[in-house]
Amino acid sequence: MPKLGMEPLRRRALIDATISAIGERGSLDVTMSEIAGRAGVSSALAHHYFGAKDELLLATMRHILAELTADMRRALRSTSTARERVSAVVAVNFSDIQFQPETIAAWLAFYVEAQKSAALRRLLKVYARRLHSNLLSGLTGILPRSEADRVAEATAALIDGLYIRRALKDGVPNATTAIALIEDYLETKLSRRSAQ
Amino acid sequence: MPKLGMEPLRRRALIDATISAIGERGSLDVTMSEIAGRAGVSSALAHHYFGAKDELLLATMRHILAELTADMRRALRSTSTARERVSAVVAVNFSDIQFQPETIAAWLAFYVEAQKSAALRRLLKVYARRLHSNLLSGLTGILPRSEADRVAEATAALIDGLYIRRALKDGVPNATTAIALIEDYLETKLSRRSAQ
DNA sequence: TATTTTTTATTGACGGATCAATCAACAAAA
DNA sequence: TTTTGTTGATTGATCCGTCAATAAAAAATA
Repeated sequence: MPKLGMEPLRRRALIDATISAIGERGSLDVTMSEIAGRAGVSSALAHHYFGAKDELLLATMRHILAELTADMRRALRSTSTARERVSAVVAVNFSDIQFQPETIAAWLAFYVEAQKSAALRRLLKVYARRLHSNLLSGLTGILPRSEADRVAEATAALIDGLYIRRALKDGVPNATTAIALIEDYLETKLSRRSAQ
Repeated sequence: MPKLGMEPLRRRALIDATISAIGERGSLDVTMSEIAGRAGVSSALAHHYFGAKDELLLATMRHILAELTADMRRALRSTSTARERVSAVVAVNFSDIQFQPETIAAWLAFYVEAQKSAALRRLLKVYARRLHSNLLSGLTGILPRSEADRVAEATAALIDGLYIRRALKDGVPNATTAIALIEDYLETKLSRRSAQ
């Protein structure tokens, strides 16, 4: 009994199913049938709406990035100082929505896949550049350009590193600890400069 | 014309081939035929010596870890102060042998696979714990225990994060920059403490 | 020493399983 | 009657793992 206007609902359901499937298995090695089953439809329908599997995966990554970007914008809107902006960027990456096992596993899996897929690599590069510029926009208000650049690079690396460690359930366990670790780094970096 | 004593040579060749295959493809999605072909043998022989594919992958990871461990021991042997020990641990992770595209891609791929394979996860956990304790053994001579622990955690996360970024050919380009970034972090952390 | 037998090295071919992608067909709304 | 939604069945490709067969070295035996 086909109701009209199913397309956006199915697309969304399939993307959600993709994230949860990848999150559970911990890799992109999930079958179209598995994903479709989770979304409550046949694998043929998944192909109908997304074409090849690659495009479903790409759409999923796009969705994750879009959510992160939206969260970021929202968080940045309610800040006033440069220092606050830096903390906001860090905090968003470890918010309840982002720092979940499923999402992290998906991130990691996509990172690996990006070495194969040029399209995915381009997507991740856009994100990386945006993260960097977001961090920089806060840091340049406090540090000289060259040092701000290095601190932004280190912060981004710390975020990625803590994501990996989370995925392996080793080391840093929760988001609070992760944030504290990065804030500690930023504080020593920033307070030191302001004291000079 | 079968020469005797081939086993260790074939095993080594197959492991090397596995690393280069994974490194080139950027994921563990390499076929036994591909690996065997690179090693100059048939896929049947690879199965003959390693059994299932999982075990070849596991042996490969073990080999990479063993090399890293050996490098680490060698580097630590020629240090005398606690501070030098910390720098040595960092440097080894970015040495010419370790910080190569192939090895890094393999690392990343294994990280992801570890979410599926318990055996692989155990292996990586051993490495993570050893890295932590190596860092700690240097840091506890300079910082109070709790802070040393946090700095070790952050340093490990930085190493992982810089590895990821290297794999994506984004951000930090070379080993020297990566080391400088971590050393800069350590220096601010350590000099600040010693000044108090 | 000459021979048989065992061990080691190696592969081509194949079975069987998995899975992406297609397609014809059906059902209901417009 | 056209459009939209949906699926079961099927095809074709890929790939792991096995097995029987071959070849040569080493060991055992006559």
